[in-house]
Amino acid sequence: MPELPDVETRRRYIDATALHQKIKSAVVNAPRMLKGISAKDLISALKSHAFSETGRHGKFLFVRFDDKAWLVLHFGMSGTLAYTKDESAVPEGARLRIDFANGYHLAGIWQRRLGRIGLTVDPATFVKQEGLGPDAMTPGIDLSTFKRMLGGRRGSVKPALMDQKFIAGIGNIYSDEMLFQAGLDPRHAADGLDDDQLADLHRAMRHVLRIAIERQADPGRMPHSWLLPQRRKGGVCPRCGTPLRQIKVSGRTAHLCPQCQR
DNA sequence: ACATTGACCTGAGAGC
DNA sequence: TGCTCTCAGGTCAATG
Repeated sequence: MPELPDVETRRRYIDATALHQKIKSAVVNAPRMLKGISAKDLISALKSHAFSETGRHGKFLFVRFDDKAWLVLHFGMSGTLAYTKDESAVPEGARLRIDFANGYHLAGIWQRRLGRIGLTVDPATFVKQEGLGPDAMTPGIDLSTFKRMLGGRRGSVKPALMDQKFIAGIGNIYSDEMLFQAGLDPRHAADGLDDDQLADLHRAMRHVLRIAIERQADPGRMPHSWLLPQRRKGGVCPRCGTPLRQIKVSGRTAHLCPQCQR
């Protein structure tokens, strides 16, 4: 579930595992996932360095290994990481494997190959190049900024939240959760929200991300009062018990309570 | 500028 | 059981 909370959890995972370990070698087994660099160049760039620092912007994870060199990872729909002691424990589907001098391995696992591996000189440069909006967790997106940003947008509120060039980090699942907690229909016009609705949505955005990160983005650990655990066939609104509805909003499946979300 | 669709990949689950 | 179909948390390009 690689939205912002998932990627943040992976970032902390690297901090707790592979950070400061000397890189001995690496293997890349997904040429199509590489952007702007060959496997050969990536491997020789990493070799004999160590990860010194991690960063994140939206759904992108950055791992520094040199003065002006950061590894960039995007997890697509199902990508994840695993730090293992034995090479035999590296899961099937590892497209990137970094071998450390301590004998451990960090695997980037993209079963479906939907994701991205690259390099950048620093995260800020990358964010600018990609045209990403501010990270959804930055304190800079205060209520008045949020209002101003949404006010200028055509279209529905859900796709606006999910637009990475608008705000970076929110995907299909958590946008549904935010809209549920704010009591808003995902099809509501983005620029037609009143002040109360904007304040509710802003609060829900921050709250959902904060709690989801606290719970390590584990779907099994989300509060029962949330939509997320009910986001399945036969799910009901945790507030009023009404069966949830499933609709398409700008091509994506949205789950909502027809009673609580207007 | 927006929505829609299909493509990219693979696995899981539903339905027959 | 095994086959086929549809769909899935993300992005991107093409089309209307």
